[in-house]
Amino acid sequence: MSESVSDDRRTRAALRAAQMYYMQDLTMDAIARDLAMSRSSVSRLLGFARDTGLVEITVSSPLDHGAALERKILERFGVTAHVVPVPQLISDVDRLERVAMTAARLLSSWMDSNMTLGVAWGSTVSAVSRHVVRKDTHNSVIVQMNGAGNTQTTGIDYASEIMQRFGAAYSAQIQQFAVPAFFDDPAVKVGLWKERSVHRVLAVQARMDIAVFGLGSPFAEIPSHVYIGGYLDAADYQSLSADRVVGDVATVFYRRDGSSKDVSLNARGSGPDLQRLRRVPRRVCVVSGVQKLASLQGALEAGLVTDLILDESLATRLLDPA
Amino acid sequence: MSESVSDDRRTRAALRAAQMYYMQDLTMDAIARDLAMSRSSVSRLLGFARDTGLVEITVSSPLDHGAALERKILERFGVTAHVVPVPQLISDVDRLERVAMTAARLLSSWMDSNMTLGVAWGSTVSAVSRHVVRKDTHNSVIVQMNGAGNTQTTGIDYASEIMQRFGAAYSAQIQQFAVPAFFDDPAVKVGLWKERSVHRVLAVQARMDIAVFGLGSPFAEIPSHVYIGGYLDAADYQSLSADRVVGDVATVFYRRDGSSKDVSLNARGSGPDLQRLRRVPRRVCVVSGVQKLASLQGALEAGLVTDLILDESLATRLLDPA
DNA sequence: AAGCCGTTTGCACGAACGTGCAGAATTGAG
DNA sequence: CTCAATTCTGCACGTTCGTGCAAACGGCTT
Repeated sequence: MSESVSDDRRTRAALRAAQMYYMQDLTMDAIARDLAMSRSSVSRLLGFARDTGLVEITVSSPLDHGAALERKILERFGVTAHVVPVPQLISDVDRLERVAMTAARLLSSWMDSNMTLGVAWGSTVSAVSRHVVRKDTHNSVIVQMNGAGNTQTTGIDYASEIMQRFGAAYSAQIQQFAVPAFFDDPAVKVGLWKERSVHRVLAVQARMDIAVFGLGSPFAEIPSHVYIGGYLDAADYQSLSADRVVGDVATVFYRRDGSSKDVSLNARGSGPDLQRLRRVPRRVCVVSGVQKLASLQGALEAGLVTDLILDESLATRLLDPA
Repeated sequence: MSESVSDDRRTRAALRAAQMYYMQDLTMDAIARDLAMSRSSVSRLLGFARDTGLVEITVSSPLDHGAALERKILERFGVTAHVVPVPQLISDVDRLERVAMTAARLLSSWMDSNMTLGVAWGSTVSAVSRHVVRKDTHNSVIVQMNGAGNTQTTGIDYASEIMQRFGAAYSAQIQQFAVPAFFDDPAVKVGLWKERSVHRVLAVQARMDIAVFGLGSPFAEIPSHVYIGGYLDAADYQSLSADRVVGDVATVFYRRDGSSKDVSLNARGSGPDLQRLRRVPRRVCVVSGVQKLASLQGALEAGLVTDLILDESLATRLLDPA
């Protein structure tokens, strides 16, 4: 109670400060005098206002020429692209970080009350989760798309942390999926899938309005989280190679042509059937780095994506792979 | 042509800069390196992005529909209020300036393509016009609500300047109303009102989607523009006083109880009949300073307002006139 | 009352930012 | 092409802003 009261005071002050700063162009100094506090407190207050979503900053293209790249991608692949401007020379981590930051902001603009958001887990989505901007919604749900257990650790903490962040940002209920990422024995999966607890999660997944995921890229120079966390062994890799897999979405693998039929590992993975995934109205793919080109091409071919957030150089290569 | 091309380059650069600055939290320095220009140019570019509406900053209150004051005003008067926070001790000009700045931003958020915006003229609306933020719309029209001619000057330049600013900000067509503010002889008005040129303007006025106006306050300490520009003489003032007038909207006068019947000066004014004004879907009243309290009360009583933008101290007094 | 611990505040300092000014670049007319 | 008028650019300076740190505060327990 005292929490919520002082929280309310804080919010009121932040609102007032934000109005003065962003609508009246006053300096923090002037605002500080008005609110009878130090300028530094105002600075912090405005920071608070920004990341609680009290202040919303939108950058909108004057529609007619929403960057040439984005228009071309829409024409060629039928997905709405958001090309993140980055310098050509940039470290992989920085690029990912910047793409993730953009993705986080866009996601918050799409998310709303009464929605169910499905999240995959992995380095990309984790990065996104670190930058989500708060937005108050009611009655919304965050649901985990694939299991996170592996042979060494439960992996739950990692995936759970991601979910928590989304849940907190949207004040949403979170729905974990407490199963292994991959089963050793397909039969065990089949058995488990008959359980009521699993059914409940699958039912929530079926109601997803938005799904966010990165792309795995098993044979790229820098392997994704799935490939280093002890989830797969050498035999598994051979199997993927033999099946001509180029990537995965939430631990479901596909080939360059978008097909995923008879990829043996999929019988043991916990991710959503691609057919089911394609029924989600908005499917947001966040991807950065040219290493993921093949994986991205496969995902597009498979029709897994409706909204694509990617860095500039990858976008260029996608349009002209030369 | 070369203009629009270089304008396009500028816009592209601004868009890129804005994305980097507002969505990726980069410093202007970093952006300057990326765009190969000086940091100061980036600063200017971002300024450009902001006031061309490329970047939109919204401050919204998730607190059960805003500050207590605004909620109370809605309950009591049935209008949506936007209370502008200002210190108690502030000069009248500063207060007006800040209220106007807020009004300008809100107005731009409401204005859209294919809309007709009616503007009154006067110190308040003029202040608003100086702060309008650009927003690209198509096929919209700005129409002058009342004449601006007086006995000494045409007054056209003043009113026209205001219209120009709105027109430029929304790339809208502007429709002037080239008649005197007040006629000496009501019969001349009646005659002129039969003219086709006047009919055309009245027809546009009838299509207004939004009307913006300040409030006149003939008997307050600091008289409005109408009362100092040589529009009215001593006899007119006496007539207003005798009719118990407390204020005006676009040179149409009303009493404290909202009535305007038999106010003799109205037969000679060029403003829109209040009955007509009330048919405009969104009627935005911008007002600052406690001197205008009576005028505001009358306007509310008359049902002239749907959206009210006012300063904090006036709002307080409105709710508790003690 | 005393003592502890988590939070908030103001200060101080370095980083980031806006803007007047003067020179460079671009435009338009002759 | 030349030259003047206009716009754009980078520099330099003063202002404004973010954040680490230590002191002050507020809520709890003992």
